[in-house]
Amino acid sequence: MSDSDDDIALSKRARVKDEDFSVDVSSQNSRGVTAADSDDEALVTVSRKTKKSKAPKRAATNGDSKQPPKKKLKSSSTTSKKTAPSKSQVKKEVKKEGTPTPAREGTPKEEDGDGDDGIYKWWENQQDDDSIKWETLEHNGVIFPPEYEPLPTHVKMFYDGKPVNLPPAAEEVAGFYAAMLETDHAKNPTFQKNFFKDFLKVLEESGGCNASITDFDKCDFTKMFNYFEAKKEEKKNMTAAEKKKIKAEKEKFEEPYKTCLLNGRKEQVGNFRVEPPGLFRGRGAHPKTGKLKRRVYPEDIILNLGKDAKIPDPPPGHSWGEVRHDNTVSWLAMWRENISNSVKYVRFAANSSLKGMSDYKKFEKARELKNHIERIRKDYRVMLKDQLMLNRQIATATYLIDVFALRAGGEKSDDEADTVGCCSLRFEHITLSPPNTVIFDFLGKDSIRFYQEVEVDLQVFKNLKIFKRPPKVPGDDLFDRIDPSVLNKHFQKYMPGLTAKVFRTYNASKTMQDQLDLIPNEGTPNEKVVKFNAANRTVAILCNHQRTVSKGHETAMQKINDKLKEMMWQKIRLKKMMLQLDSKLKKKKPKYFEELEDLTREDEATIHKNLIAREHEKYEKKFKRENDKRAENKEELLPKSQLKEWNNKVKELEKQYAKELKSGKPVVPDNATLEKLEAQVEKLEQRIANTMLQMKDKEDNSQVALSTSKINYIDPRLSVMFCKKYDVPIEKVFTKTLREKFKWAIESVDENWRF
DNA sequence: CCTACGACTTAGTAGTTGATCT
DNA sequence: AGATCAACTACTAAGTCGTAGG
Repeated sequence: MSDSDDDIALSKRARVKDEDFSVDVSSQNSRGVTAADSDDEALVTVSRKTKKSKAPKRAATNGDSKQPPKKKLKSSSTTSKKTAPSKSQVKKEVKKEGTPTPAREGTPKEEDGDGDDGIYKWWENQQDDDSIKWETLEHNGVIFPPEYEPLPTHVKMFYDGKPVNLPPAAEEVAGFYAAMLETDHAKNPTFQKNFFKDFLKVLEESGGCNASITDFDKCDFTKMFNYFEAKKEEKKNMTAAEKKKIKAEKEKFEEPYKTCLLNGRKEQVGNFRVEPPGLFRGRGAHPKTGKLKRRVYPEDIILNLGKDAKIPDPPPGHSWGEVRHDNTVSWLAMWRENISNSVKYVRFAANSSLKGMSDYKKFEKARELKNHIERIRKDYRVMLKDQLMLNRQIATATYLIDVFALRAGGEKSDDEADTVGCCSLRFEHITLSPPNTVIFDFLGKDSIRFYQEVEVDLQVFKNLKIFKRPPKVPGDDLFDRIDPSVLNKHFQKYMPGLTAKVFRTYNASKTMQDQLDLIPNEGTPNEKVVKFNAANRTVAILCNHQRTVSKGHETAMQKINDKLKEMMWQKIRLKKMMLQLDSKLKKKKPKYFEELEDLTREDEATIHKNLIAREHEKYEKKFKRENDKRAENKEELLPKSQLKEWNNKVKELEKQYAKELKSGKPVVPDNATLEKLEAQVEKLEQRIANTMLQMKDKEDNSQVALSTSKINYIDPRLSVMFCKKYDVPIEKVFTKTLREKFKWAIESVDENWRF
């Protein structure tokens, strides 16, 4: 049963349909299906993947969080952890706090590339070497989260029905959990277990409390939860002026941290706030989810800035862990987090020149692949039949990466969620269905499910079958001879800098270009944007970018559906009127009147009911509104009889509908003519078509996230080109932040640019 | 060589804000 | 004017990939 609990994140997600999956691999079926070559059996199998000594692998099924008992070949590596600060001697010079710092450097040292407006247009003069990231760098350090403030004494955690006096440190941790009480995380057993363990540890370290706490189930956090909720409410109910004031103060305080000076030029900093402590929200079935993410202090922080830059003052009573001057990296500060002992960086914002340059390079690299992709595809098709197992695996993996946009799939350790990419696919992740259908079903990055039933090249199918051959069993690697580095080394031969991820970028942008090419230049800008988004969606589907369906989605859909039905009813009603004006019409245009029977009597009755209810409501509101206004103006109120009068009108209508339901003959208005009715039908049809489109769009989008591909995969110059070519304001496709991030693209291409 | 890990990109979601509806 | 919802931003987790260092 705990398994199903771990599935929470998954169950919210409906599966993505793969029917409209469209990939551009023009070559996919171009070379006719080749006959089975008989030497599959004779495959040369040298040099097994070295990591082969692996444990029997994790349990096979998706979403199963159970890990096999830990066994590691790398158990010896534990030693390396504490000794970290002693590598890379060259780069680091520890600057003792208080060291007198010379005057600052490099202010507006005018360089070429600065536009007239003083904005640095780096894209107008590119340099190739990016091993040196900056000449001078000044910044003001980072913002720390506020210290913990104990709760009021009446707000307590309860244990076994009794209030507990927790030391502040433990109370803080309990509070982290309490605040999340209603989330899925809090219901996840792994999360609870990890949280509770860390909570008890902190409790013990901070001196314990008046109760002996041993049982998670006896902890009651509701009082704390309610308190937090009330606080939230309070905050929400502040007056606009109060909110504004608080915001302004925050703004002012953060001001110095928001920007830095890079080579004397002002640039935005991205995440200048140090991550606050909390409970680790690992995604999917992460073994460490719920663990306490500890507070970060200045002593944990390593600053990186120019030699001559002023070292920002650490918070009073504290000192920086270290100060470095490494201009081969682009981070401003870093610290080590305690969950996986990995590093967190404070970096430049997405709109910075450094980020922009590397973004630009990324897309140029992907474009360069255009010149090689044909040969690569030709080669891997041949290599699919290579005698060497190693080469077959390389070719097959390349195929999967190219055609289905899989990620490389590096090896993961046992204390992370069990997710895979191409090279780490296992036996149980694909099902083969002859003659050439493959069903992929696995959890990829972020534990997002990748489910697709697809037809593949026959030789690929055969190879996959070989890769699954006994003695392999569930848990075994499909690609046991290769890993991402083998693949990437292979790719280098075709093009310097070519790696697995470049294929994703290339195919995404190529797909976008192709989709945009299909859009006719007609209609309103809004209509064109809809088409643009559809193209964007194709890319998102290719990359399997998903999102959880929003809470209100179902009801919102229902609403639109109701509206749609009502319009249908109206249309049918109009047609019925037409028949009353000219009964011979039905014979003349049978097709036109075919749909008269589409609505059932029950449907019609509900529509009537809803309509009537809405009318009543409308008048009630009108009455109230009108009287409120009059009361305010000290005017005479509308009499109750007025409301009654209105309601009587509605009742009339109701009667009329009832009659109509019986007879099937709506009352034809006096001034109606065939032409007028026909025109009205036409209009309705237009509206219905529109709404249907809207509905489809909404439904299609409910599970697909467009933003990820727009931000990371689609060359922004494509979007700019589209806007210029089709006369669509750029604001319609890029938000303000994206416009800033992609300024280089916006200012550098015209309507003829191609990916 | 191989592996661990540092540095960077890519990813979905929580929280906030602004627009729209009622 | 308040509620509701969609859009956008902020946040931080989770990938990829190259390379330092054994």
